[in-house]
Amino acid sequence: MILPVHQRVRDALAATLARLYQLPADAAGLPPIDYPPKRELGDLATPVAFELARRLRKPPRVIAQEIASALGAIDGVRLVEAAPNGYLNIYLDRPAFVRAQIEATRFGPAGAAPQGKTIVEHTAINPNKAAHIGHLRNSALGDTLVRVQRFRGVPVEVQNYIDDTGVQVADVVVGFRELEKKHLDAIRDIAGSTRFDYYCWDLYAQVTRWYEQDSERLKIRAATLHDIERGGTDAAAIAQFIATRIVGCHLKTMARLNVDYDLLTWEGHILRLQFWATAFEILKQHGAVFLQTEGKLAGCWVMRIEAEAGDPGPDAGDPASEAGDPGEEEREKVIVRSNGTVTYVGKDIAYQFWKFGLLGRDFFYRPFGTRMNGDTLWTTSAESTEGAPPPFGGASATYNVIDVRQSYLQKLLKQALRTLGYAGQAEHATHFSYETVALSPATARTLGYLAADEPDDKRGFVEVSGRRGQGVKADDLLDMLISRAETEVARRNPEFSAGEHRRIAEMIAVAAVRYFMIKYSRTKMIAFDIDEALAFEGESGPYLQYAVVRAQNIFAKLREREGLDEAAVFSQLAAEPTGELTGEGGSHDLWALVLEASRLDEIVEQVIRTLEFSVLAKFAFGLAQMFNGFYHRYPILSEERRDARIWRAAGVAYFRAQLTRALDLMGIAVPPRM
RNA sequence: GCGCCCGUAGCUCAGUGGAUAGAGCAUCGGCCUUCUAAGCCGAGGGUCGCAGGUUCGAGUCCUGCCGGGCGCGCCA
Repeated sequence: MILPVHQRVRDALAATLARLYQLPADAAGLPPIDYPPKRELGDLATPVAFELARRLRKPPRVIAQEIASALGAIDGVRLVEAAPNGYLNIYLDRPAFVRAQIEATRFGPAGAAPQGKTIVEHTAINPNKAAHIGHLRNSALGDTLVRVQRFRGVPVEVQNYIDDTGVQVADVVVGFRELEKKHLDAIRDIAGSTRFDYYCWDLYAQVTRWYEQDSERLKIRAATLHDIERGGTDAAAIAQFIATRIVGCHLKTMARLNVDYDLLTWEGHILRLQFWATAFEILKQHGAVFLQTEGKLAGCWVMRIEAEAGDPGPDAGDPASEAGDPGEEEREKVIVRSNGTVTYVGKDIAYQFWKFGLLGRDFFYRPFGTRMNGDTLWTTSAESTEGAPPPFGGASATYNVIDVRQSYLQKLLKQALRTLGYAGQAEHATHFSYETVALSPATARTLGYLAADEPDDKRGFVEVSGRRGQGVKADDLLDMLISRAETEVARRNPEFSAGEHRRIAEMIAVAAVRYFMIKYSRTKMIAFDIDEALAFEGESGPYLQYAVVRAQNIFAKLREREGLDEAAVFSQLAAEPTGELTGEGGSHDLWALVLEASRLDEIVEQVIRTLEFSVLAKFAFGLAQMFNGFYHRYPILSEERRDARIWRAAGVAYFRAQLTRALDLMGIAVPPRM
């Protein structure tokens, strides 16, 4: 979604270059339009003259001048100027630009032509304990990806994968049966009378210690896991109960953060519906897996691992077996163990095939609950379909949101697709990876995971272990944020009810958490610091909300005093002189605010291209900063010149709309006051 | 050993090969009778890990080092 005026500039440039230098008249080959560092230098810029300097054997400055004088008029452009250093600086027709943007905002984003469904899988927390801040990073990134895609008009199906048959659930089953000697009914009572996800959090840690005391006890875990996989056993019934209840807890936690899903996919159903058996047949037919008969892996079905780090492409020849390369040992990944059970990778391959509609089988479905918007949350089922589920699966692109430690396995998924001849699907199977969340030394010390007298780790972070019951629970963090925000809201707005204080505090807390999880690059490990996360000042979610609230307040007062709303302000623009916008008084700050706010769509494109949401966060923050500066310097209510008032109000209204949209993409709502 | 990631201000981080390397926090100094001070303005603070190379131009690309993290299971 490139702004029309950008496209016109690029087209005109391409045509001019063709005329002057016999270059191809294709705008696609031009460098992207960028923005000069200071508004006095122009509104847009292009370094195209630099690129041509060598080819044309002329200094960039000369080329820029030639282009500038040959360009001619461009609709929406006031002036194109060659800077002394060789940049081409472009000055826009500001009133025309504002008219176009107001029009575009009214109709919302144009939207890309939908090319097929995209499946985003995120959250996927083991259903055996409470969600913690590490999971929050996953959900915040995943949900933002969903929102950004939908903003562009791409149909998205959101799936939350539930590993209900894994060791983690088995461990809690062992905890209840062996440590607490409890049967299903007693467990049910506990679930009904406690924070069940917190209860299991502690029990899980106890079980870990119990195993450590006597490694023989690990056999009980193995037997339990086997019982769960087989189904129809007491252990399986308990596991089913635990997983279902914990998933309910997770959904509640995520709903607090404005995160929800279309479908829950259960690993147990993948097993019981023979998805794996089907996938296994396909893999065998294509020779993607074979039965190893020698060596350590004898009796296992294995997949050969491509040696190349990069993509050798489909059928790029013999993998990894260069003759006479002594250090190179061929690697094989076990897919089916010698005891006949399938590994995690195998199950994931089956699931991935299904996502692309390549498996030839489908789940049954039934309603699981109600979504935030009132729609049905669906779950897979192994028995029968209830109700009328929409078609699930069969996507043309998938995003698996999983941390960077899963890179190797995610690569294997793509390899499996390629080996089977689905190169296109492999290309559109994206591992959305991100670094993990650890604790800052200070926070680890506060929580007692690092002794007070222990020196800071030189690495600068402390890794925590859910297995040991260490970590910051998501709900605890939210509760801390809410209570802190509540105090502040009550102090500032004593006339509001306690309920209103609470509602506003909740919105602020969500903003703080979600912004915090988004603002770092994906490739950066977060050393979670409790004080930093609780901050409402500076580069934080609440700062962004506050900027919008201030803009809202201006209009609240305008409405109250003069009956003027945003639509009325926009409609009055045409009748007013444009000096405030064009900088006749010597100030270009209003224009700078409008131009910056207009960049949202372009930022969204960049975010999708790079999957780097910190870009969206930084953009929103920078825009809020710019507005706050404007707010201080340019009064609206007390401004006496009518044209200045109207133009400033219009700029603020446009800013408010754009930042509100940007915040919505991050799952952050704006309170009426704060 | 092999692969991926990180190294930019005291701390935490931005910085699609391009204009004087920027924010937040912290420190210091200003600004509430005005549309909410969750704010604004200003100051100090930089060998962009090191060394080569490519380029008109390198924090950004390439190579090699140094330091740190993660991954490479018949775990998930």
